[in-house]
Amino acid sequence: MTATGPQIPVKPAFVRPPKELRSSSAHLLKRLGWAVKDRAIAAYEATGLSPYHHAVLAVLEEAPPETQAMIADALGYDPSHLVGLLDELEERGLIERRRDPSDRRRHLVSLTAEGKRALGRLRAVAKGVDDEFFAPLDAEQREALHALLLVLASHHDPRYAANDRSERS
Amino acid sequence: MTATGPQIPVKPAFVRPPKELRSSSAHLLKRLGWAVKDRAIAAYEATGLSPYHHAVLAVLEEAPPETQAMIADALGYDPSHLVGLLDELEERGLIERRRDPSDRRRHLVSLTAEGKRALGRLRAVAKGVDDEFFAPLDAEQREALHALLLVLASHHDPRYAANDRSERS
DNA sequence: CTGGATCGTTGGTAATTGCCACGATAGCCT
DNA sequence: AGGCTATCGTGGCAATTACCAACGATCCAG
Repeated sequence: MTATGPQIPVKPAFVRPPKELRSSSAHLLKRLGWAVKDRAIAAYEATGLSPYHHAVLAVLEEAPPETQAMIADALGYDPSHLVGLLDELEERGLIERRRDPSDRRRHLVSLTAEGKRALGRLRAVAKGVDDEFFAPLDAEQREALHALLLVLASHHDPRYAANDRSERS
Repeated sequence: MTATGPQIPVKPAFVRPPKELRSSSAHLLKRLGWAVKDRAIAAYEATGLSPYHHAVLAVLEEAPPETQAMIADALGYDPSHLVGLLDELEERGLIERRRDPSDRRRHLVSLTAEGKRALGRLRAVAKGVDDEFFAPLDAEQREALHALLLVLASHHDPRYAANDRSERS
């Protein structure tokens, strides 16, 4: 440890982010959000899909076959963004797009059997990212963090509010 | 409140994000990071500066006059990104760039008196964003959240580690 | 003094994101 | 029945951002 001299930092080669930023929760949130997104993208890369694809598949599994606009709304994506995602998912045979017979403007999107399997694989990837990213926290801390984040998310976007009890992983 | 019917959701017009995402801390972190960044940018807009400028000024106040490479390193910015930021700050008279007499390749960047005043204003803006964004949490919860985020940030980037005790706002 | 490395700067490229317009279709109003 | 307006999916454009390569000026080693 280079024998910590009295108060000779040897040289200000520390190049640390300023204390002002380190003490700002907003800044930490920004940085961590970016970092976790980065990690996730890297982890998903091997599957040929992205977290966006995962989100779409998750919506489709949970909800009955929905229109594209509803999917986009649920995820906060731009409808035009969805088009590309659905194209890629359809190419890989993970979803199916067919016209709504009762409203021929709409597309009813549904999960295929292959899509369900892919969703399982993506879940495993997501879990891996979570486990790795939150490794420095123990189970209790993770739960505390999740609860706090959920409060903030609900405040910002009420759709994140848990309406029925016991809705944690 | 439309007289909450027994269990007739009237229609699945809920369009909520899937439970799978709501229960993922990684996803919440991503979303909140994006949201707080958005809010911050909007709040800073009135000052004519951005959070990037704020970060640069904060570095300059805390550290002795540094070179541009060190600033970029401390903040994790690309050096080429810094050029534009410093140009704008210099135009507004908030910083000064002068050649290092001992190494004429380098620029020594320093805060002007006007820059210190601007930093004060930016701090107020940042505090406003923090207060608003974390409003649903009480003081104790905010501190708990900050501690957890700091653990994660330190794990991900050791430069965020607090080396001396009691380094919270 | 000469060759290689460093610093700030410039420029280009690619990826991401949000926004707006278009064709097709449906629903309403008269 | 006809026409007006709204909605849905789609495509394209613009702005932001990060990343990389190259360049002139300058320093340092031999």
